Amino acid sequence: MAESLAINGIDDSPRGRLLSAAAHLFRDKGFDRTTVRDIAASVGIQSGSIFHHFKTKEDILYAVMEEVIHFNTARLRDAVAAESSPQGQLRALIRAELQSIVGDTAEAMTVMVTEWRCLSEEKQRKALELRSIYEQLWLDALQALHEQGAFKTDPFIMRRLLTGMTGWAPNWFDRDGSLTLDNLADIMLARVVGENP
Amino acid sequence: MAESLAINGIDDSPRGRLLSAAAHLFRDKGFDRTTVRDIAASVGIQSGSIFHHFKTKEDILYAVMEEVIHFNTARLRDAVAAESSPQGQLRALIRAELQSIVGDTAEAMTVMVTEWRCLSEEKQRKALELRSIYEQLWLDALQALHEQGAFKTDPFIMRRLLTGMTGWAPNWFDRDGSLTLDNLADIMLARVVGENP
DNA sequence: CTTTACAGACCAAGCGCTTGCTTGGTAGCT
DNA sequence: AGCTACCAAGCAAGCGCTTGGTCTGTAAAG
Repeated sequence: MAESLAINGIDDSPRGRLLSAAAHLFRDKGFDRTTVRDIAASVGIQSGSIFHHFKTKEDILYAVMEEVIHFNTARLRDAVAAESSPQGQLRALIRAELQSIVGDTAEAMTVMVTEWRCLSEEKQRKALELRSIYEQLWLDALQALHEQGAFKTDPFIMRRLLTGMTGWAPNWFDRDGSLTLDNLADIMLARVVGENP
Repeated sequence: MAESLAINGIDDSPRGRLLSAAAHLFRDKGFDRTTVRDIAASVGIQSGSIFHHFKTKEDILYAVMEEVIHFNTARLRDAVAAESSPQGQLRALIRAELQSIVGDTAEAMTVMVTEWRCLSEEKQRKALELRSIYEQLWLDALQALHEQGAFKTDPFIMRRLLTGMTGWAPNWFDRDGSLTLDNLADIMLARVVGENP
């Protein structure tokens, strides 16, 4: 019954606590190496009791991803809405994504990146559909910047490069180090618009 | 007994064929979802016979990584040696890493990135030690460019950003598409030195 | 105000299957 | 004779999930 912090955007119902615990374990050990007995133990119930809340183990993984996509799409939308210039919007997007991925929803976001293929093809399609709104927000901002002439590379490719940069961050970024999240966001922004911090 | 192409740098001894097949399966399904029976079947032997060549399943994974690290470290060294300017060296490094990661050792490289945590801590340490030469080649080139004033960001951070960009490429880059590998390398190079293709 | 009904949350036990790996032996090449 | 490469059979452990039942809180029925 190890305590595990709740993830932003997930409530603390029995189901929600199960999701937070599962996300934590999935990140640390991977989906396949995490047993339903592990998850159950970390919230202090019997393994069989899990199936009162979820039909299958895979459903738990999908639910984690669904929650985190919804929460972070909303965050991304707010980030864009608060800025008027395309460059300001892009900076806000990078900040928001970094916040998601190394901050308050880190476990669930990392799980989404690394355990994607553990979903059945059908669930992958469903999750991809949810993701599409999220990705469109990026593409809109990048397209606008591109049309301004801020960079010449194809916006789709640029998004891929950014995805790689932010997605790798959990493997090295230290939240307690001297490099702040906003510093890093500005460094990444400069990779797009060509300024040079 | 599905045919699977050999990976560059791995010979075609029984052991080598096992390694290539394993790398292929590990990439497609992940280490945990690949059974020793899968690997055996793909080279046409019985599952038990695998353990004549490797002590454990984990040893197969480690051997895949070991081979690919050695092969690609040599390739990186050659790439650097063939160029004199720091910027030329960095371009060569990016090309070589992309070649590794989406080209002739793609399976094994992808496996190294995505299945890293399936290694025991001891084997992780050993593999990390092998990697250190590889990483030093990057840092030397980036350091030289940094001292030339080609970019202001900390070289260590810049390497992390590049690792993310190249490491994500297998998830979207299409070897048969109109964007060539060299095009992509130049685009990534521009993220560092601030030119703008 | 009590009784009955019922649903949500959980337990104790365990089933059936898959897994990594072992064992004892054989065929062929040198 | 001995080594490399393999087979056939199967074991022990661990896995996801099922089953039948208990407890507790809520709320309508008498």
